[in-house]
Amino acid sequence: MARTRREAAREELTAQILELGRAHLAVEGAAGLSLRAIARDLGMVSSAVYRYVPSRDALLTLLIVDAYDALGAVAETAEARVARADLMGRFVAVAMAVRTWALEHPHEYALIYGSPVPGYAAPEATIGPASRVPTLLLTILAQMPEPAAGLAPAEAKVVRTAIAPLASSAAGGIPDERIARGLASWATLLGAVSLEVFGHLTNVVAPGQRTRRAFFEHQMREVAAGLGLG
Amino acid sequence: MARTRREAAREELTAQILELGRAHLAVEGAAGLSLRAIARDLGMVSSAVYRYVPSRDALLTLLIVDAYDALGAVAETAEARVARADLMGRFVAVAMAVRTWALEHPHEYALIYGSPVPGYAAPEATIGPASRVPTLLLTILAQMPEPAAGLAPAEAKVVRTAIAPLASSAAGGIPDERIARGLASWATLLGAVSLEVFGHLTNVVAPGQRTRRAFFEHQMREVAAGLGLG
DNA sequence: TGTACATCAGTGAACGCGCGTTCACTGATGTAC
DNA sequence: TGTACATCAGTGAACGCGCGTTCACTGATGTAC
Repeated sequence: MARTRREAAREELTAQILELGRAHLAVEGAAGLSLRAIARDLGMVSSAVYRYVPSRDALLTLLIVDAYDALGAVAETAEARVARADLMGRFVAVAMAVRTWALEHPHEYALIYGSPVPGYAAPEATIGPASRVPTLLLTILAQMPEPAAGLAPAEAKVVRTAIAPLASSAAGGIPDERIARGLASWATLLGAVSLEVFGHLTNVVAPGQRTRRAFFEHQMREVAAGLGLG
Repeated sequence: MARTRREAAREELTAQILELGRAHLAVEGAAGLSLRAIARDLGMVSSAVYRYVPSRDALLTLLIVDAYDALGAVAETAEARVARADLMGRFVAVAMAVRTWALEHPHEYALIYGSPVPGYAAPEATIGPASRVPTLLLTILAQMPEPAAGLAPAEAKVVRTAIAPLASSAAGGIPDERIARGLASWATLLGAVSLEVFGHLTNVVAPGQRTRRAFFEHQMREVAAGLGLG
């Protein structure tokens, strides 16, 4: 049963709406995302977009899922190109991919890792896509051979309690301390990317993509070394 | 020459406008900040606030400066309470103060370290207040006795080029490598706080302020140890 | 101390803008017989 | 294959909302003499 004309048109238009949504996001940010503006770009009357998207918030959710998926995809692709045994290389590849994507799509990055959109509660549909990059990093951590150094009992207890949710799901089998360090590395990665994307490196780190990229890579290597990778 | 009635009223009202601005920020975020809403709260007609604040963007700037200053103040106070020789304690005190303030003022935190407000360019007036916390951290770094481990020449060059702006101003005298590590620590600190404030720890780190606070403190101690403090 | 003038706070109306969402409608596309 | 009916896309008008900013105005507060 071939796709009917209507079905094809519907798919096409839904895709266009998403793309226009992304474009508006890139120019005005999440707060400026408007169904009416998208309708205008489409040459439609504003009410027509409601045939495709139930509400503005629903479109926002689609764009969020989309952003997580796009980021997840570039990270996975970059990571897959590195030899399996090169754990540090894999970590750095993920980090570089996240940074590059974020700089190329600052508003989409802001949408997922910046300030939450006020009045908007992320639905469950975002959980899966949101965990693609973290899952990648956990996979690398899981393949580390060396056991971690070991913490004082009091510290170990704090860590165990805190990371229980992770340990009981995605990160089963990885030593607690390593998970904790992995989380800190994730914080460093996102912190460094956010500082750069959100403009906090002015008068701090020299401008110029070459310099900044090399410096970020250096930092990520140090982070990976601190984790015990490579 | 005593303050005239007008001057007193003006000061009072300006303060009230700032406070109401903060309150609206806390409820609706930067995008929802509106001079009309503030005028309503004040029991005034909307045009009246223009006697006190030249525009919405100007108010936003005041609030940004205000947020940086509030954060800077709590960090400085916390840091000042720790013995001067306890470098790790001072670093951790700053980190804890930043986290606590951010959790108590999530929208103000988002305003300064979250997504940039679209269409708004931060004026120079924000530079000074924005550097209070980083300055504090640099002061701690400057007091470290041990020289850093030393990098391979290629890496050292990357670092030197990248951090030239910092090295030539605030951080004069601190070895390059230490500055670089300090920046990474700053990224970890802000990354960890952002993850928590922006809601990315759900299903990752157990909820509950006690647990999260202890875990954050543990992570910051590790970061400080990695820096060579304490 | 009192008066004349200047300054300034707050008013009310208006301009022009954009938004999300609903609803009854028309005409084209698809489907069952 | 053709017709009758059902589905769905897109229209146009409307509701009700909020926003930033300007402007001429009044009346109170401040100042110079």
